[in-house]
Amino acid sequence: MTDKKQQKKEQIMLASLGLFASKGFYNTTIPDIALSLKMSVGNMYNYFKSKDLLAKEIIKFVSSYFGKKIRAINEENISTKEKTRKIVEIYFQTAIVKPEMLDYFLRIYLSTREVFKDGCEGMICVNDFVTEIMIYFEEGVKCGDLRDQDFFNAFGLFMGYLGGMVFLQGENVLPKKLNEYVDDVSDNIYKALSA
Amino acid sequence: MTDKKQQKKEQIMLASLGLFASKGFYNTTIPDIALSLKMSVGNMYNYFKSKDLLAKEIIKFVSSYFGKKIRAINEENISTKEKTRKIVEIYFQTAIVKPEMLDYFLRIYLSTREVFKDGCEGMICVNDFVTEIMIYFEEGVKCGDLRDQDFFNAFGLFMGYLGGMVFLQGENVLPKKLNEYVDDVSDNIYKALSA
Amino acid sequence: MTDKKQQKKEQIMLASLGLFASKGFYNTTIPDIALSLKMSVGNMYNYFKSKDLLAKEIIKFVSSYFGKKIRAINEENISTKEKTRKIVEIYFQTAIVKPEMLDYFLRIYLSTREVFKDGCEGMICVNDFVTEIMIYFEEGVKCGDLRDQDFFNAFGLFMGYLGGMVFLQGENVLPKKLNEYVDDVSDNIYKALSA
Amino acid sequence: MTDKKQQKKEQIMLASLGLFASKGFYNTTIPDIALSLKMSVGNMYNYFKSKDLLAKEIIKFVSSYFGKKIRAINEENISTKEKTRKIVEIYFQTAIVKPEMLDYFLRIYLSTREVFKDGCEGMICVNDFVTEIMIYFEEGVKCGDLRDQDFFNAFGLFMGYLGGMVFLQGENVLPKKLNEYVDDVSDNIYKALSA
DNA sequence: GATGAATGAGCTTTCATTCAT
DNA sequence: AATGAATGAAAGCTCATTCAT
Repeated sequence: MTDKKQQKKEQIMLASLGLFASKGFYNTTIPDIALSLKMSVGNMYNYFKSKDLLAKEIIKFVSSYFGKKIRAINEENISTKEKTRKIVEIYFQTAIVKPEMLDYFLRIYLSTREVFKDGCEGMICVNDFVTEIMIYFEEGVKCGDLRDQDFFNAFGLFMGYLGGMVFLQGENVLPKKLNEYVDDVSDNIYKALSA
Repeated sequence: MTDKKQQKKEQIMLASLGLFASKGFYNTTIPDIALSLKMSVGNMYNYFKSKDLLAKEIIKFVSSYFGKKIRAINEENISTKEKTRKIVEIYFQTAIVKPEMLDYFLRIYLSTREVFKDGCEGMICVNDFVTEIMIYFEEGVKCGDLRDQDFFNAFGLFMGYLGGMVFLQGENVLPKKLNEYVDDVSDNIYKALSA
Repeated sequence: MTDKKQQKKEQIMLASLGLFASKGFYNTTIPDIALSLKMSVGNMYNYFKSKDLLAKEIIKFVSSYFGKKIRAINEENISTKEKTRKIVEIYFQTAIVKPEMLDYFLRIYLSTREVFKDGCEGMICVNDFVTEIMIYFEEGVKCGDLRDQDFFNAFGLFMGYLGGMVFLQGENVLPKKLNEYVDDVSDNIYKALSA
Repeated sequence: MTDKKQQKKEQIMLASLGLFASKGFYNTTIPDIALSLKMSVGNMYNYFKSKDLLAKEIIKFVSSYFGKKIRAINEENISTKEKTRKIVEIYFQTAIVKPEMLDYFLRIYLSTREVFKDGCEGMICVNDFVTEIMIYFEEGVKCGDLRDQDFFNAFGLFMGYLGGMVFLQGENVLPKKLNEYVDDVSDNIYKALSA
């Protein structure tokens, strides 16, 4: 594939990401996406063979985006406690400045099972992201900061909690701004996970 | 409304709940539901004026179901720690024996925003459930067991975590059975929330 | 048929007349009518075997209503010119105080051909009304006031004109109130028809 | 819009005009129209966003058709009396050779209020036609042939009368052929309107 | 690569009418 | 006579996808 084609694919993914996240997968039509990109419906299919495939490529893109952010944190020479805080920070930061990323993750990927069933089994489409959380966790355990427990238990706590907070923000029920919860949330997580 | 009609409404809700949860809101058609109940499509509309309204009544039903379960726990004369454990237990238990309840909550309600936007703003359709969690939390604070913090922070941790675990189970990535996590999960939650 | 039944039939016709006239034949449902009468849908069918039959009985009712009004004028001992004026007057008066009567005639009967095709051929459902206009015309001719021409030509002029004015009023394009046109309109008609 | 697309839109309008006029608006379905044109239902919607919009574009088309015919007469250098006769002639001629045009006007446009309410208020969708009749009338007044009266009064007489005659023909009650009425009808009109 | 007209299956919803009670 | 739940056919409209150009 040419560079140019790859570039256009990403343009399409970015536009679709925004539309899917804000209107939902089933309420976003291919013509909607094409229109927003000022390209023709038919041409869309030169880049993505189907709407489902497009959705799957987007979640990989989102996962990779978060994976990179967390890898950068993992590579810093700081305590696990500080890492925890930074992950929470980057998550909430994204919820504020790029809400479509988390909306896609939380509202499209996690719930439109029919679409991701074939091709994304066992979280392989969000592998980049999960892997980095796994590294964060295992290094925390190795250096004695975190208790050694079932990884997915820790993962469920960490990511479920963050997702829950972002969801509550989306429902407008949080009394404070999301970023003002960074300290409390990372404290709670660290309390639960630390050795 | 007659008792008989009310009973039929509940039959329809139960059948729809199962179908929505397993196939998704948009992939479940009114004919699907009617067929599963052996009733005519037209007659469905004598009970629910629209598919959206049906979905909204179902979430209230689910919320009320969980609300009752948790109220029973709240009314027991046990420590906050024990209550915490019991809530986790009932949640995971439901995920195992009535998975459609939690699937509906996690995959339909939490993510099909378009549908619940009008009429379920600010979590009012899940009020029964949220209220009981609030009671659990406030009583825990009052008796000195739990730290006094922003309720929604605690709620996000508790419910996000549980939702996360159920989601991971649904993805078949958990090495152990869900009910084997009850102790660890309630420990983690209690660690995070206790005074 | 009992008197009571006949009375109820008329109640139904009156209610339907109003609904058909204001919302149109196809936009008025049997449940709409039943609701407005606080009776059950099923019971409606004890009085009228079908919606079409109901519509046909109503036009006969309307025709008879106008027939009686015009007969009264025909029986008065006044000049043809005065009769002409009185017919225009009663027509416009009705358009103002019982608009549903004329709306039914002009918008339902004249245009919903499918419905009146079988059973109302050749204006037999509006016979009462047409007959009285015929009497008005023939007596006018006999006494030398009106020119002897094809009756339907005269009828088309008279009734087309009146219908046209009522329609224009319904479109809110008339600069004056409808009843202020009585003189001009009857003058125009008399000019055209007089010997 | 391309020329080709415009051409197809007109094909659709022509086919729909015929079907609406003969079967009525509500008894003509989009599948009916599509079938008559051998095109798919979905494709119809690439040309007209809704059935209502289609109906509105058709009435403008019909109005423009008549407008042009009458303009040609207005531009001729003949007496008002002759113009009157020619307008009657063209109207009856159309009723005979293109009955769908007048049926659409008289049976669909004039009576299906619900459909034309939004977007055709105050006769704006038949503006082309009304304007030419207005020109006919005002020039007739200016040159002293016609009496100066409320335009809509004259319009109601002229058009109501013609519509009435066409309606009577449609009911098969006229003893003579429609075109044999041209002289009598134009005489009657001229008698009523002349100075 | 690019266009957008065309397809056709499928959706939600409506409603005249029937019928068991 | 009266009720209203039940039927089922059909309507308007949508949309992922294809394909001739």
